[in-house]
Order: sequence, then structure tokens, then C-alpha cells
Amino acid sequence: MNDPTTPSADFDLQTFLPYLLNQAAEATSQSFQATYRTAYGMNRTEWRVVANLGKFGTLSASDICRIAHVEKTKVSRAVLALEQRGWLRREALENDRRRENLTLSTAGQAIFADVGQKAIAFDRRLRARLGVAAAEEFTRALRLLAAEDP
Amino acid sequence: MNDPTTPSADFDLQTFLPYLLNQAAEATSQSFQATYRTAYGMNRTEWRVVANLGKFGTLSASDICRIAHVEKTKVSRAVLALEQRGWLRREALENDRRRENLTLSTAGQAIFADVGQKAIAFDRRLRARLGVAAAEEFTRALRLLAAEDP
DNA sequence: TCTATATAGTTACAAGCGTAACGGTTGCGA
DNA sequence: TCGCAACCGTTACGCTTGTAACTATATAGA
Repeated sequence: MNDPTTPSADFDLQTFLPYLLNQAAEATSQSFQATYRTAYGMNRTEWRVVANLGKFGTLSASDICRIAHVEKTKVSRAVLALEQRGWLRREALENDRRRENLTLSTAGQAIFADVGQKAIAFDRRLRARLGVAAAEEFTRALRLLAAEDP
Repeated sequence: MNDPTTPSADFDLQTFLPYLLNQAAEATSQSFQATYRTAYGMNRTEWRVVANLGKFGTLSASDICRIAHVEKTKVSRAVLALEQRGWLRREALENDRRRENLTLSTAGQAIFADVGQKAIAFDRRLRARLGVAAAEEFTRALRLLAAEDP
């Protein structure tokens, strides 16, 4: 296999894991994005902010950066957009005036409940397509590859 | 952490397949991108064009669109950039003057060989991390999810 | 205390992107 | 044959993004 005198096999993009991962990620994200885009005009980052605030209740912007692995400038802009539409409230912290607590408004919670339910259904369909057991193994592999180090 | 008032059926981004796919795709693509970016100043689309021309020899721009699932405007810009750096040649077709054949120059082929070898090594490391057998199953799942329909 | 280093979040600017329109070409059907 | 639709590739425009700088606050060390 690794005879140094013979040229090694040519590279094939179609079997390259990063490429395949991108294709699958694009296809599924693109497909689900209609759910929050057409109904609420949110982009992906805004939806992720809503999803994390919906789950954790209250977070700071930098918390969201860490948890969801999103750039802080993206979070900053998403928070502004969500606030302007009345889906999110900011609250200053007395003990550290650099940060602010973010919380979904009632309207924001309703949106989280709506899109969240559809996300659960969407996820269930994807897992059914893979087979429920295989989906578990698949998820483990994704987490392994997503781990920072390489 | 968890708001005790939220019901347990709430959506959790951390188990959502499109999210996990994005994380894994971003992590691996980002990690490998250093290989072609620092050495040759290519972006992802340019690298994909090189990879496909390296494999197939000669293609038209629209061929690349179909094969690599890239927007035609991105391909157009990538081809221009690669041509200006002398890594790719265009050739008019007599029987259809709308299209042009694209081929890597000698320099382009050398780049393909270099980056391609590193890609193969990178891919091998990823698959080793998953376990070679598991990686096969993983690849099948990715192809299934990347299929257009949902 | 005073300095300097780190952090939180915002903003400016340039680069990248997708949508839509465009010019040029081909092929099909009336 | 003409006319019209489909196609290839490029360009124009506006929106999104990342990098780097910035303000403001907090913390650690001399």
C-alpha cells in the first residue's frame, strides 16, 4: 500500500470526510431553515440564540458563544435583531457591568416552543431515515469529530 | 442551568442532527483549510475546483457545479482566480461556444498532488479516530442525509 | 495604590456570498 | 425558416460574514 516507489492513489473529493460532512450539513440545515426563516424571518444564528435561551432560560452573550460555538460578533448582531423584534430582553448585571443577562420574552418563548417542536419532529425524521440505532452511533461520531483538537 | 419549570420535552440544540453536523463539518473543514490556505492562498471553492479538475482532468464550469454542488457564481469566481494565478487553463469548444473546457496547468497539477496527498492523510487520521469500520458506516449515513430530497 | 492585562460586547471595514439580471449561444417546435 | 425557450458563464447589487479595532469594565500583580 505504501510502497514509496509507486505514486499513491489520486485524491477523490467524493470520499473526503470534510466534504461529505459539509454536504450533509448543508442539506439538512438548508432544509430545516425554511421552518424558522419563512415563519419568523430568522437566520441561523438568531435561531441558535433562541434555542439556547429557550433551553437554559438566561444566558449572557459570551455564554452563548461558548455553548453554541458562534462568533461573538454574530451573537451580538443576532441579539440586537431579536431584541428589536421584541423576542428577547437584556438585563444589566450589578456585579459585573460588562455583561448582560439575556432572556426570551413571552413572544420569544412561544417562537421557541413552535420552532422547537418542529425541530424535534424534523430530527426524528432524519433519525428514522438512518435507523434509530445507527443514528445513535452516528451522533457519537459527529461529537468525536466536532471535538476541538484534531 | 436547567430551568426547573421547563418541560422535559423541550428542544435541545445539542442533540439536533443538523447542528451536530454543522459542528463536525466546521471543525474538520476549518482544520484542513489551513493546508490549502496558508500554502496557496486558496479558499474552499477554489480548492474544490482544483480537486475535481485533478480527478477528472477536464471539465466545464457547469460540470463542476453538478459534481461538487457549488453555485455557478462561486465556480466562475474561483475559475477566474485560479486562471489569474496560472493554475488553470480555459479552452473554447468549437461545437458549443457557450462552454469552455477547464484543465489544470502543470503548476495546478502539482498543487493538486501536494494538497491531495495531505487530504488523504488527513482523511485517514479522521477515519482512524472513528475506527475504520465505523467510518464506513458513518460515510453511508452522510451520503444518505446529503441526498437531495428530505 | 497604580499599572497592565484580560474580559464583555459593539462597531468599522473589507471580503465573501447568493439572487437576480444580463449578453451571448444553442436547439427545438411551429 | 423563424421565434422562443433553455442554457452557459459573467456581472451588479445588497446582505452576511470575519478580522481587527474600539469602549468600557474587571482583575491581578508590583
